[in-house]
Amino acid sequence: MGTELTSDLPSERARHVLRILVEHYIREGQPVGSRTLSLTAGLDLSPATIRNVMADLEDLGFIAAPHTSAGRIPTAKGYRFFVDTLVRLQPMAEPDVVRLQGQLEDRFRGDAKAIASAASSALSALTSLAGVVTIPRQQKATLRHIEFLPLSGRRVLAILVVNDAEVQNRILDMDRDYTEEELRRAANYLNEQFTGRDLSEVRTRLRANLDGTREYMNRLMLDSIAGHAPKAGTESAGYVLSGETKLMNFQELSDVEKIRQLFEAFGEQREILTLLDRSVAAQGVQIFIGEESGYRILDDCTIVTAPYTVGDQIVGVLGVIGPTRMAYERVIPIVEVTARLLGAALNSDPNAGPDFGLRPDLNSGS
Amino acid sequence: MGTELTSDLPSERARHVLRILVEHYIREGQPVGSRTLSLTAGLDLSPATIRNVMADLEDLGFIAAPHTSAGRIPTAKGYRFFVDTLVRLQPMAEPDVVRLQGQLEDRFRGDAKAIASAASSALSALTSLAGVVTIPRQQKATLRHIEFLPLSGRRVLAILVVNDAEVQNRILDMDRDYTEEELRRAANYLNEQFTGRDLSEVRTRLRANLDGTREYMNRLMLDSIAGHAPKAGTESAGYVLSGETKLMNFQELSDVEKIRQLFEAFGEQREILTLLDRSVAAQGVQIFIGEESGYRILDDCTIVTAPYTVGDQIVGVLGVIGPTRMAYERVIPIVEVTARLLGAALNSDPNAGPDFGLRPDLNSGS
DNA sequence: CCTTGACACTCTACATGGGCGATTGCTAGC
DNA sequence: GCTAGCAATCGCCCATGTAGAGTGTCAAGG
Repeated sequence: MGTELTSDLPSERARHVLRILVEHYIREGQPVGSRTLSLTAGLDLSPATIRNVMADLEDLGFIAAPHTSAGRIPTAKGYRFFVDTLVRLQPMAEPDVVRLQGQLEDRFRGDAKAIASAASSALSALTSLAGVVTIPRQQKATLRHIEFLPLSGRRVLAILVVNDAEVQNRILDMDRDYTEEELRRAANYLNEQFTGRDLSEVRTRLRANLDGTREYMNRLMLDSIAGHAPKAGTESAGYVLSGETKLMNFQELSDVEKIRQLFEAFGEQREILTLLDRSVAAQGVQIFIGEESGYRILDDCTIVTAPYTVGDQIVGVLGVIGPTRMAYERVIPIVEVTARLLGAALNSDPNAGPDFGLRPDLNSGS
Repeated sequence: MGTELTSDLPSERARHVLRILVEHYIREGQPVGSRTLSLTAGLDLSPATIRNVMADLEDLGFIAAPHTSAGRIPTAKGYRFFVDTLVRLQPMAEPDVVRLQGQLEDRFRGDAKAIASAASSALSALTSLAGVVTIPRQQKATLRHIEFLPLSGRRVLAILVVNDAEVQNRILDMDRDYTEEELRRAANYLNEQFTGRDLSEVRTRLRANLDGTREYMNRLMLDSIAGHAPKAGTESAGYVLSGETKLMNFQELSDVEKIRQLFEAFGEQREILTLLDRSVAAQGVQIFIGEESGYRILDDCTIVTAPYTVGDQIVGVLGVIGPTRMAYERVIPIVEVTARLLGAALNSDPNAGPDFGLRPDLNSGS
């Protein structure tokens, strides 16, 4: 074994053994020994030879032994190499794809959260892992109607109807009091000028007018449609999680204390959310294995994510959380397809999504 | 031991022993033996005598031995007797009460769900158990402004502003198309006639008019303010749960499978909700111990609930879920006081008039 | 130079069995 | 009616033994 040992990469044969080992471990959940590999690898090698190969793989850090005489299990590095170069992806079964598509479109009439929930549940059901979907931020919002109401203390209530039937409202703190008449004029102006226009367009046009005579009104109107900027949606809530109890079925996570910490992390949301945000950057499926996430709590977990798009805009991220020992060859395609289908479902009808910033309310839709 | 055995109720001395035993078990979590009781009961009885008393208590079904020579632990019936007649409630510490009050009032500016969340978190923090609060249903809603927008396909979007700054909207499926003009007239009528009135009043008045000429309009207007009836709030969401991970800290529940089932029940919501609903009927604190809940999953759990009121209307239920072995003497007052304070916080509105009511979840999402 | 069979070694999991301690039930005696 | 004492019971702990699985290594063979 002189030749390979000098390299950082395992030999062809070692790669094959590693793949079989990882696959076997994912399937059985037990450390894999040389005898087993010798029998199942299809290489016609004796256990002793396999042991040599395994020793090499261990030196390279791809596998490790929990203790003497217990076979080997993949390390995070091993899983990483596996998903990067060894895994043989299993396309989703066609019926599953169709069903998934149906589920996402069925729910489509609901608000964004309902759709995200549906996707999350579907992910969880398909993978038997925890599904997680960030609530989509919509980038297209067409102004339908706007209304202002004066409140006490220099505050104004703005009510926007966008995308046909979606109502948003926000309370504006103003510099001075406005009369009902003033507010009505402002609303009329906006409704006349901008009904049917995209909010971003409204925003730019208003901003262009800012120097003109109607300055103070512009301020009011600008404020009323602000908060639709991309930043919103991150502050509160953020994602939908489902099927987290499924994680308890894995022995690796059957330690009560571990589960507790994991669930607490889910409740905290912070870590998970920044992790999901990280994968907005990348195109396509991204995978965080064990320590790679950088969060101690997730050391035994892998997160598989994919952003989903409307048009060519990324509007959210979805994925699953499970033990490092998950069925990558099935999970990766599922996450990939779900992201694509969710994007497609959101795309097919502009009526549905909510806008960012403001969340769907209790009475509509749901 | 002749006299007491004939009765269903334990003797005075036996009650005392039972109380000490339950208290001790709650504190230590270990089966309590006769020797321990002899030392701590303050009765100056020898272990042997205590044993006789314990035998009586066991015959009556108040305590049981997990196995020979392991001391006794309370049965559900034992706990029941304890909380009904033996427990010495410990009033909440004054600083805790003040802090709790502050927390509930701080959050008041938020929507109903935020308040419920605050109460739930507080309950969880104070008791180290899982806190649960049903989302208050609003019983008072003053109409501020209403607006109708025609949608495609005989649908109408109704936007209501109630209680000063709270926006609600619903989509109405109508029998025929309405013109913008018609809708404007309807809205004007409602705004003129009913601004400042309570929605329930609006409803009754409209209903009274139903036979008149404006019948079809009445139908539209009635529909628009429907859904504010007491039924709302039960369908979706329903309650806020926090601190459920705390339950994992109890040995009784440290079995992963049990915890999993429990968490799944939390997710399902059905059982918990009907259980909470059951306690709406009763005044004051209600306690479901172990099997009493009727749900197998909660066999090892106790639920302590109390309805909370605004005015004299019960608007929701709150409580805690924990192992049967919980510190009843502390938990009961906490639940009681929290219910009272939550009601008080909801009742006194710093923002507007005395009858301001609540704001359901609109702007702040989940 | 690689592969293989053989062998010794290590470690875990499981079962066995004895001793210890806690607690009970019973009975005789106060 | 209470108490002391005693035998019996049972769970828990620990030490020991055993079986099984897997490893590392080495020397022989292709």
